[in-house]
This record gives sequence, structure tokens and C-alpha cells, in this order.
Amino acid sequence: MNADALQFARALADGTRQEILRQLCCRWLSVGDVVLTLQGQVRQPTVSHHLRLLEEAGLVHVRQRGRERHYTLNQAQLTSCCGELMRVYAPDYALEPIRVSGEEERETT
Amino acid sequence: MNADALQFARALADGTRQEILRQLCCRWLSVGDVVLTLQGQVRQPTVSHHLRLLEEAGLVHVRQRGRERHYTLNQAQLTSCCGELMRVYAPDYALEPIRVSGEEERETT
DNA sequence: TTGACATATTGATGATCATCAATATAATGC
DNA sequence: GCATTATATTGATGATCATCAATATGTCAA
Repeated sequence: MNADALQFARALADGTRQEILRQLCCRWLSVGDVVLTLQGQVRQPTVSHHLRLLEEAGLVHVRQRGRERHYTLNQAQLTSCCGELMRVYAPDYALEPIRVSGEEERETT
Repeated sequence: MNADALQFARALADGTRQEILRQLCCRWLSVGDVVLTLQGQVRQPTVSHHLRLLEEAGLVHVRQRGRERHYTLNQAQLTSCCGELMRVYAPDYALEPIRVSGEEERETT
């Protein structure tokens, strides 16, 4: 049900996709709208391609509206994936910070 | 001072690097140690290459110990980057949840 | 200094991927 | 049905990148 950390990171590992996600934050846009907001940076097939990857990663919600497809950012999924990352890679910063004495990490700088 | 979201996502967008980060969680390993924990998956130059990318992304701490280089996961940086991602892409889930009425996102499912 | 060891760098190769033009699919209105 | 519009798919191309063998750099010990 939850995309794994690798798929999540891959989905975010592209500037155009991050730009698309920002445009989809807190609003629904059709594919054509997304193309417009990107102001000629990329063509429609490229946007469709990125939206498919984002959809597969569960990072966007989709709604068919007639012949248009509307997308919006899935904030819950993004939050969930970030939480997963932090549980795995930052256990000392977990929500319930259980620190075992003597296990502190000393800084390098 | 803080790596941007794109560099962070790119650093995590590889299975070998994620494996290395898991091995470096909560302990210091030399490059050779990392190669050993990966059990012949990849050779030493590949590990060095990944460690450099992780270092450039600020995701690991480094310490020179004689002729060895020791690495450990930088949990603070990872936490910071996840926080940045969530501030940008999940504002409704931010630590201070300021919701404007009428702006709720309706679910698709 | 010399040899052994740990890690970094170089250069090459194959794989993955972002992008596009062209085209296909699908829905709408007449 | 037919033209129009919105989006998806296909196939090609160039760029990025993960990986390796070979080699260079740097460090320690004798």
C-alpha cells in the first residue's frame, strides 16, 4: 500500500518532476494546465510521462473529468514516505526518541 | 549549508546507496568494512564512488583514521532534508498545521 | 627507503532515463 | 459519422549514471 523508499526517492530525483509536484500542491490541474505552468520547459508527452511515474509512486491523486485528467499532490503519501525514510535512516530522531546511553554519535566537525 | 531537495533525492535514488546508508546507521565503518558488509555485491571503487556522492549530499560524516576513512550516517541531515521536503510538498501536514477553511483536498478513492 | 595496505581516481561500457516528434486512443460537440 | 480536443503511447536520441578493471595516491611499518 505504501511505495517503498527507493521508488519514492526515484520519483523525486528529477527537477522537472519536483517542479510538477510544486505546481500540483494544493490544487487540481489537468495535464494541459501543468504543461502551461511549466511555460514551454517540456512538451505534453514528457509531462504525461512524469505524471505516470508520480502516479505509480502514489505521490499524486488523479481524477478523470470528461476527456481531461486532473492531478493533485498527495500530501499524505509524501508525509508517509518521509516518515518511513526517517524511521529507517534516522532512528535516533524517531517520534519516540528512545536513546540508549553511550550510543550517542559524536560530531566530526 | 543544507543540501537541496534534488540532491537529497538523487542521493537516495539508488539501491546500493540506500544499502550503504543502512550499514552506516549508528556505527562507523571504513570503506573496506562497507565493501565487506555488501558481501561482494559491488567492488571497492564503486563503494568509494557512492560514499563520495553521499558525502557531497551531507548524508554521511567522515573521519580519517590513519590510512582508513570511516563513515557514519548523518541522521541530522537526513532528518533536516525530510523536513524540508515536507515543508514544501506537504504544507497541510506541517508542524504547525494552519488550515484555511475551504481548502481541504478531497480524496479520489 | 621499501613494501604492504587502504582508498581514490581514471577511463570504458552498458543500462537507465528524460526528452521529443509522430501517432494512437479516447471523449466531446455538431 | 466527423472534426476537434485532451491525453497516452511509441520509437528514437542523447545524457546521465552505476559499475568495473586498472592504476594512482597516500599512509603505515620495518
